[in-house]
Amino acid sequence: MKVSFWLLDIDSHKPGPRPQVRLWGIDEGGRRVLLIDKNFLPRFYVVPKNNNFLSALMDKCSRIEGVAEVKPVRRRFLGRELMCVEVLVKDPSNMDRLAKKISNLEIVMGCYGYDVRYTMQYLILKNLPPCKFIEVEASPTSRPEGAQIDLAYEIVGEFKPSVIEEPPELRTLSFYCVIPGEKGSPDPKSSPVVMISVITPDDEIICLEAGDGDSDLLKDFCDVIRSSNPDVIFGYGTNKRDWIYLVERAKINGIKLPVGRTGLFPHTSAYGHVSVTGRANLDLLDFVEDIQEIKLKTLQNAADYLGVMSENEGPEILEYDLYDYWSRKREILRDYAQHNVMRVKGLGEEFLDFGIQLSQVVGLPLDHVAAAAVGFRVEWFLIKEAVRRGELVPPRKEAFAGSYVGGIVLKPEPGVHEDIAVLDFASMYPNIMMLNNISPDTYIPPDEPDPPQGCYVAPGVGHRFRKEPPGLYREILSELIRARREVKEKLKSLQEDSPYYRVLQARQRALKVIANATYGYTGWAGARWYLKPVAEATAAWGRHYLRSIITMAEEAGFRVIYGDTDSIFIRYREGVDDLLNRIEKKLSLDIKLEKIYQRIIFTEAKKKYAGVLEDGTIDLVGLECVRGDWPDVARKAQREIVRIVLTTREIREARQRAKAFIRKYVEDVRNLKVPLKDFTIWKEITKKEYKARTPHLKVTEDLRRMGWKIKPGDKVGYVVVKGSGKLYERSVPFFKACPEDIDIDYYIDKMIFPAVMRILKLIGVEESELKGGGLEEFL
DNA sequence: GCGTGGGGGATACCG
DNA sequence: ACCGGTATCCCCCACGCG
Repeated sequence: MKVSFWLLDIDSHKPGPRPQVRLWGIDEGGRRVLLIDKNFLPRFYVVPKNNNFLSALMDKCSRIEGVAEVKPVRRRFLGRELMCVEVLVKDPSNMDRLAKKISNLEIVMGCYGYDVRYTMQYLILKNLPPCKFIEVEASPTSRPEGAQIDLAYEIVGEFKPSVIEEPPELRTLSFYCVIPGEKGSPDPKSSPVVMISVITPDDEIICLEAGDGDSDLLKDFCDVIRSSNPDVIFGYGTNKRDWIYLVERAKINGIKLPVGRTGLFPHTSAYGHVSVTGRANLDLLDFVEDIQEIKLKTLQNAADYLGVMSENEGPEILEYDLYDYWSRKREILRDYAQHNVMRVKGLGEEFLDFGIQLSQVVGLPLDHVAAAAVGFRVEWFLIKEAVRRGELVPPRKEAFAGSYVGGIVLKPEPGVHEDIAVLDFASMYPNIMMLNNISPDTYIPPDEPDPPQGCYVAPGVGHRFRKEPPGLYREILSELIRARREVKEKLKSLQEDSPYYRVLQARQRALKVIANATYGYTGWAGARWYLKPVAEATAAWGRHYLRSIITMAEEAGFRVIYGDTDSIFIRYREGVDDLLNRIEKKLSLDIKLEKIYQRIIFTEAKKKYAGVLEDGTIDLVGLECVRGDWPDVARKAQREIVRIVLTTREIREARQRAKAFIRKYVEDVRNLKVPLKDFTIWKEITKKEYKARTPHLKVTEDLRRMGWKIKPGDKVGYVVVKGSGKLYERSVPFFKACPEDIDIDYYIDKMIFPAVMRILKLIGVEESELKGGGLEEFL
């Protein structure tokens, strides 16, 4: 019979001699289904050194223990057609070993595809898109014992895309764990999980609490999951923390944690994500990591930024105080956990559409794609598309990462400017790559002659790329851009509040993310398709095109005030449209009038400016006020100064207002009339070992002595207090600082003044003018 | 012994 | 665990001076 199902998760299983692939999904009737394929073997490809060795190679491979079958197949490698041997392997866990063994044979040039996971081989070779409906011929079979599904099938036929477009209704469960440590970070050996608040798929809020220990709590949590049988599990920070801790606690308690649809432990899988069989376990922190505007990635900040819930709603509890709340203020802690699980659910709803679209585009299962870094998302998209075109997948190898020259950044003309237009190339790097057919499979090494079809030569660096046939990057980038254009076209005909609009919006974002990251991918030394000349040539063309438009603008009588990589800033006047047209015609690259600043200010520094658009929107770029490693006292002051300078018509008046504001603000700071939080400086710990001594490292040492586990990736918050000696000797963890101890002079002289003066000196204000109004005037 | 200036480490930004 | 280009802070040490 035909079964249509929406593919949610995939795993493999080996109950007997033959491995099985299992597809977990939801059918068109909303039933949870499991489809088992017992007839797919993992495989890899062996390229002989010479075509004459093909049959000898087949013979050798077929005699190796563990090989099920060999056949000759035609493939391509970096654009070159070749014959190779497809080796089917009996046991997925033997792939690596067999490939190594065969690689060592005298007549073998190389092995390919052995480092692509069994389940991913299945998805790719069968052309299965995750998070979509698929149709397949299957026959009903008995449900595996304990499996939380309605129906099970054995796959007997081929797949084809389903006509069903509408996604099924997913049952989502959100959870939030409270894990206090009595002394510093909680240790699973001694500290139990004390609370788990859950929102079930039926929107019931449950707060589970530890009693004597957390044994019952963990069991209850599993019961909630099993009885509500969700498809998707939302959490925040769960891949690196909560699940790991829960598993540890379960082991210590000697109980099972049967949260998967087969009743298994959750386990850590690809990209450090935690996999829950048959469901999609999504850690929403993975999505929040990609939002640069959120500086401190707490659940509360993320929910606030995305409009899910204000950071002020519900109680605020520092991690450092959790144990105290659990011991003495449990009612508040309950409230806290409940608000947080609501935040988790809100974030989940915010990201689910995007996650689903990303999964469809990239081809990785939902839970994998969420946790995968940008480079891997690009890479899986490439792998899928390459295999579709008969290309072999290069193995990952350690490459020497020689550096190369990137984009051009112009020195800005410091000061206040009016009516400034920004012209920029639309998707410059992807377009450069398509236009010049830059790709690993079109690259012509220096020792090869020019091909008959001709080649494109990168300006300055001299790398050559075949004009024909189209390379992998040209093909996939044009496909991404074509698909995105189509989606954007469809969006125009839809109501903004329709659910389909949200889906398409998410889709176009997913397509854009992959296209924009492709250039960066080509320069990543760890990439399977890494080839330095590809990245180097792309950047070289970028510099060439930017120089071209600078020249054209200047020849048309425009002064270029600033420019960075793919943009130039010029005075907006008659003739801009004409300039745009001529650029487009000459370079065959899309260039756009991106925006017009009513007023814009540039400091002496590159990559830092602020401007106001006609509609009053203020753009803040690169300045201290957008940096998460500056304290809020300085960021807020600079932001307000920028606002005054940009929106006050008369500069003379702006000067007065700015001075008045700073005098008042500094006075407030001196009197501690600003939130104490605003003095905290947050910095990330980026590595294990350091050479330098700095405030944030000293504070990290303090925290570690107190029992807190600080790992690379964590942020530490510190405050500078009064006293003598180096700055790092006067820095303390933010929650340890008393208001009286704060070194206010440090904040004023070293943070607030420098930040605001960088703006104010542009309108002729001297630092000495700011100091009045307080003590001096009084004296 | 003390102030200074520049190099380098560290971080987070821009496109 | 995506690229190169850039600003900025702070620490540290060599250096010159007396």
